[in-house]
Amino acid sequence: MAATSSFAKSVTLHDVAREAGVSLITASRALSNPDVVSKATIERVRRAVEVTGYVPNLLAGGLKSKRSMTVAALVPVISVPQFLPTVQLLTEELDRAGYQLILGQTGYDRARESALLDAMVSRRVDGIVMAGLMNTERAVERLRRLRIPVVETWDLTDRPVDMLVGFSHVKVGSAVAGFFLGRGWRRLAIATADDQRGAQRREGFISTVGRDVPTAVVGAPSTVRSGRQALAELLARDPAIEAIYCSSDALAEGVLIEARARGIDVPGRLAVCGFGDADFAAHLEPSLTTVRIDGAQIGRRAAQMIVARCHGQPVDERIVDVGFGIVERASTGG
Amino acid sequence: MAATSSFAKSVTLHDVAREAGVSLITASRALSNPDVVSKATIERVRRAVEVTGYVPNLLAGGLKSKRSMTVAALVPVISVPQFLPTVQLLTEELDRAGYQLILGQTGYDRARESALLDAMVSRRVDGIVMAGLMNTERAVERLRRLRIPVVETWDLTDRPVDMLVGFSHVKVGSAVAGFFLGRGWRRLAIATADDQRGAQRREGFISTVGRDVPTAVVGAPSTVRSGRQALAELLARDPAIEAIYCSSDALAEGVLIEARARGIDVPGRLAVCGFGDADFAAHLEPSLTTVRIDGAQIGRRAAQMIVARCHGQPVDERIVDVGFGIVERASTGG
DNA sequence: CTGTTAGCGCATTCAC
DNA sequence: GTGAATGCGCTAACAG
Repeated sequence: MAATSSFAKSVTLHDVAREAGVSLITASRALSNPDVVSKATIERVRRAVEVTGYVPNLLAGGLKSKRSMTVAALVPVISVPQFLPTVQLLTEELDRAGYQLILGQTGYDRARESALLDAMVSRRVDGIVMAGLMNTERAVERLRRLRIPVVETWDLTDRPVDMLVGFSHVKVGSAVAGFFLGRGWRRLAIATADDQRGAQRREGFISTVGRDVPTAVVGAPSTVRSGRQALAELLARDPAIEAIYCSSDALAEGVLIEARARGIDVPGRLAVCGFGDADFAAHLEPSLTTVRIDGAQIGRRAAQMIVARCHGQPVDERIVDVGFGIVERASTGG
Repeated sequence: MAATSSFAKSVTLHDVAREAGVSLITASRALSNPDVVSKATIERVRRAVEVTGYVPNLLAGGLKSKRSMTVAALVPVISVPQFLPTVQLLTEELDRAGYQLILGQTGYDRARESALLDAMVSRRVDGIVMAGLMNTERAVERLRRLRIPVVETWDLTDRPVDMLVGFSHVKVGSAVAGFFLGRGWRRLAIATADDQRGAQRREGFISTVGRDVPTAVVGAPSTVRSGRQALAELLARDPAIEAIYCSSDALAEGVLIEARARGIDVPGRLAVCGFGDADFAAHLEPSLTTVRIDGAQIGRRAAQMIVARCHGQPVDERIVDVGFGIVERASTGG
């Protein structure tokens, strides 16, 4: 009775409808909007799908409905650990709503960011989530005109392209400086990667300290290796440094390791603070004081905002500041 | 003269063609196949694109041409550091060929893997790259029938679904066991995550040792924290353990930290070997002996195989074994 | 609850 | 080199 397709000619909804003895549109509704179809019909269509081995074509549906059910996520490179929980939750949360995530890597490069955004628009993504703020003015214009929902993340500004879930890096820098000063440390230093957000944290740090501080700048993304080098560099500049703020936990771990290798006691002689609260931070020796950001929360909120917009719901809170916290551990003494 | 569209009605190739005073198809060719169109026409079309703010619709093109210019990548969860270089290079290499990557997370769950594969097929991805082997027989059948290029990675088998770039985890386990035995260590132990590939390495390890060894099993993905616990557990079982093989570098770092906390000298009293050669491995104290896999290479090759297939080129080497190497460092003494 | 009529925006035939 | 017709597979409208 049923002809299991064995040929390349792919099975379409048309075939399903014929097999089920209903019209094309009824088959369509049975699958995507079952509430308006009778139980019996749904069952017959379901069976016809089984028999024919039908796989819906979302491209075709999207062409008509103008919804691709995809969302773009742009990160500098996927291997930056900071953004991982965000990407993870973003993907999970979107998946629950039937959306798939298209990943783009800008490589810290504006031209690539712009080109990627073009590619994503060409794919008619229903939304875009950026790690960081959007850098390309030209792209911003286009996205605004096309009314594509955009969520910028991991940063803060008064004038986001559209929506935003993040926090102030300047305030993070200020908070860490305040924390150090509160402990009575005066000879402060910074080890930071050469990216935009690290620079902002440095700014906040310095403005709270009230003067410039010795700074070791390493290439992004920062690593344990660059942390070791950074400490060496800072000590060469001022052997009496009392506290170092690092722009990532990996960098901070490098500083801890180099300190031990040099016989410098942490926190006895040197205090160290990281950024990110990586899973290993609590388990280093000494355990690492660091700045905690809820990256998973950022991903979840961003997904929810995009999905809400796609469902035509207004997003009341367009700018969400998730804040941050300083997690005090052994590396800043007690 | 030119009407810059300011309304929601999106600009189509039709509008571009009118603006340029050519037919629809000529405009299409000018953009996607310029070799067949005169220089002058190309220029006029190019200008019309500017004026109208046209953005091509890949969904529409894909519907007709049956090529979506997307490739799916399925990982357990994106935050598993091992797969990061693979995903990074995969994304980069695909992007160079005009393909975008759609990310899926199986969450170590077969049902989700199967559902995700369905979703990807619905999106008419032109290829699929799996981290690990495919677990779902049902999905395999379907993919074979649809002739979608599939590359399984980070593992090895005689009968891949389609193509494969990976290495033998059993051999890795064997090699590490052989390495330990060669140093004269006899009281061996394993700390491993409870995933499939870790289990295979354990198998290889044990078969080379010739008898079972104390094993601490931790949840996947493994962490520094679980490494500390694992060492505690293993020492409780046998305080005289001489060498431990860990299923990840994070786990190994946890072991190193716990060892130091307990005053156990590494490598003096205990040797430790990790897996993955994470960037921090070389910079720990003591530096970590580990198994190095070229994850970037895996991603690059996988992308090339998929793209070749999409271009209709035959892939001669369907199974690529990228091998592995043991990187000897201080944690296994000298 | 179900069906008919029209396209979505583009690329693949064919003609010229 | 360029153009006219046709349809990819599906869903939004409207009718019944």
